[in-house]
Amino acid sequence: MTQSPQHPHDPTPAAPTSADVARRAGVSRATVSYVLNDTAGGRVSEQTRARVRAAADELGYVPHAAARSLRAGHTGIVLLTIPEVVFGPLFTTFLSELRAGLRDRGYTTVIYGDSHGQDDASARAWAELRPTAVLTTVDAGLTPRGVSLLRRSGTRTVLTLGGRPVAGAHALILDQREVGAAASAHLLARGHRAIGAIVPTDRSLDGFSLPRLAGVRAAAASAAVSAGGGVRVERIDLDYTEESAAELASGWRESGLTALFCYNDEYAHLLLSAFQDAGIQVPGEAALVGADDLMLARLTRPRLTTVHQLLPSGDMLAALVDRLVQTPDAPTETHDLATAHVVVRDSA
Amino acid sequence: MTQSPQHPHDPTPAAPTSADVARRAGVSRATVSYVLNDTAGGRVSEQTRARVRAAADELGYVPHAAARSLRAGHTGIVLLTIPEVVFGPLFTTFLSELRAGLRDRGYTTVIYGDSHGQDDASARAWAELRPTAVLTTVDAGLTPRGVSLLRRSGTRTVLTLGGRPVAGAHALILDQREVGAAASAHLLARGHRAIGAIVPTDRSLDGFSLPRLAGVRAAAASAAVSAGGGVRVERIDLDYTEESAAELASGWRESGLTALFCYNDEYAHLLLSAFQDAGIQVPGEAALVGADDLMLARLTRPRLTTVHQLLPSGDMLAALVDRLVQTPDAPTETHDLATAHVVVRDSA
DNA sequence: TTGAAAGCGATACCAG
DNA sequence: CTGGTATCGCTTTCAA
Repeated sequence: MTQSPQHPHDPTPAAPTSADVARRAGVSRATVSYVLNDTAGGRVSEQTRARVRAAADELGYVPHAAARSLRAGHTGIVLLTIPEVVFGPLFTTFLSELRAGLRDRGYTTVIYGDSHGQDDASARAWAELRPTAVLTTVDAGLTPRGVSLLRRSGTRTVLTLGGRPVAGAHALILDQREVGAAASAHLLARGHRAIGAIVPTDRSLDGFSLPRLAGVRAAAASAAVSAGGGVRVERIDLDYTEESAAELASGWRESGLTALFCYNDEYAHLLLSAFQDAGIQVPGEAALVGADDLMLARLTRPRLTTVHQLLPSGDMLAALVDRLVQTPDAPTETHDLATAHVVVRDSA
Repeated sequence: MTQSPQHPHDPTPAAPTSADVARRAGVSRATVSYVLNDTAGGRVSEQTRARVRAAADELGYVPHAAARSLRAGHTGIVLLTIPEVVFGPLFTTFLSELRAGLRDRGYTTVIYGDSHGQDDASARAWAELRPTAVLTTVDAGLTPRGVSLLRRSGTRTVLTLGGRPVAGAHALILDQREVGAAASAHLLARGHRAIGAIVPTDRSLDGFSLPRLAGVRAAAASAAVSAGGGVRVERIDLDYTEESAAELASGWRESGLTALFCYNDEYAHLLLSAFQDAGIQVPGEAALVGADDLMLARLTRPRLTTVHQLLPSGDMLAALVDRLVQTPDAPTETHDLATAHVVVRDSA
């Protein structure tokens, strides 16, 4: 499995070091360091500085980040864990912004897949990099022990985005249940009393899909109480294939359902096509609600009613990480980012 | 811009080091190293080994990757550069696979945004990490000087994917012109003689869109020769918004065009919707060809005719990187991956 | 104004 | 079987 890459007896043609630069410029390594880092105001004569810079240039000298951070005691690495598979356009954009924001603040982003086992093996692997901050996105595997392992190994701050909060780590809550709940509430308000809820069979989506399902159920349950019962929610597991969508459509009229929460806009599109092929009216016979408010939702006919959830801007998050790094021992913060609302269009 | 993150006087509560473990276990650091790395066969007694492991466990000891690679002379880092913005589902999936493949081979993937300026500043920044390999995707900014800078600083192999080949670097060519050419050839074969070619106004897509346009033109030109002239290709710049799509649709009948290469499936979807809203028959009055063969292309009605281009599997590419790292001085390889073909469906 | 030297953490040689 | 010790490349204090 995880092995070190073996190099067949390392004959790398030694990269130039600051010592080489020093030799070439006829100064000491200390001076090289001063010059190249603009440290210590006017301590070095302009002549010497020029000589050093020239030497560095000619040799193609580039400082060695690992050596530097070993000396400095911190790496400036922000370790970002992301799910192995998921990745919608929404998340992808967010990631790009975040990377840019962190880069502008002088951090190096390292992306890791999220935890595998439930032991703290991945936390250990992360800790080896001595990241300045760890930011997990939608990760189920991080434990309080993992957090404390990281903290003890020098990580200034651990921040979870979208998962369950973990003791010792700051948390940005992005409650997916609200997405399902909003959709459900909308459908209930329109009079639907038998609602299907799509759950992708792709298990890597569980982190999103199950909470969304739970939200649908919760909203239905509370409505059932106030409305005197009679609300049915049915979980429907679905492959992301035309075949399974067609199958669902063909059994629709017998199912007794009148509405469907489709997990997200892409699944909603899949189902919309299947329903239209089967001659089932949308929204007349089947009301469809998507989620994520992608461009896609505006391009289908009928346009998709969908649930919009505000993601924090990547830059804002980068700023937050930076702030938390500066105050590593502040009490853990928990921000609730959930603000799902329904965008009503034509499909429900 | 890029500054080092300042930590307000570093009082990090010292992470445990191998010396701490040694002290606690009553052995030397050397022994700790042997035990924890399973080095040196049966050189250490089972008792000692147990004591060392216990000590490491109790302290929550995690080795320091930077220190290790400083000593070892190589980092096992594969530096992956990706465009700041682009990111389709295709590319995203490919990236996940690649990361997984590299991880399984013992490498650490670090993702960087691609080069900004045309100087070699980004190459320098990359070199600071002393990556074992550098893999650029669709990057215009890498120069031969940048490559040699990397090589001199110890990078075993530099590989470009999808951009222009760069002297000194291996190249995986993914010629986007073939995509446009395939689409164009299909339309010409169907008798179209006036073809529009969409170019997104999003400049971050230029790396894809301009070559695709060039491909459309090239195929049209060579057809014009053999057919005795009379083929027109019109470049059409388009925002990814409903408004600009509607505008294009409303002027369609006056344009004299009969077919449209839409850049990719998402743009094709956008245009399909706009044409349908405007009452223009697809493919009757407007033949539409997408690209990338996304699931999306199968979900529209009519289904989208599209161009499929095989991406290398992420795992195959990981294997290639691994092989090239083992033989850093092999002559540069250039693999041509282009194999675009049209998937004929209903829109053209 | 510059240089010498200590030390960050881990590893691997060579003694013992 | 185990322990010194030199070393990787860089920064920074202290002396000169």
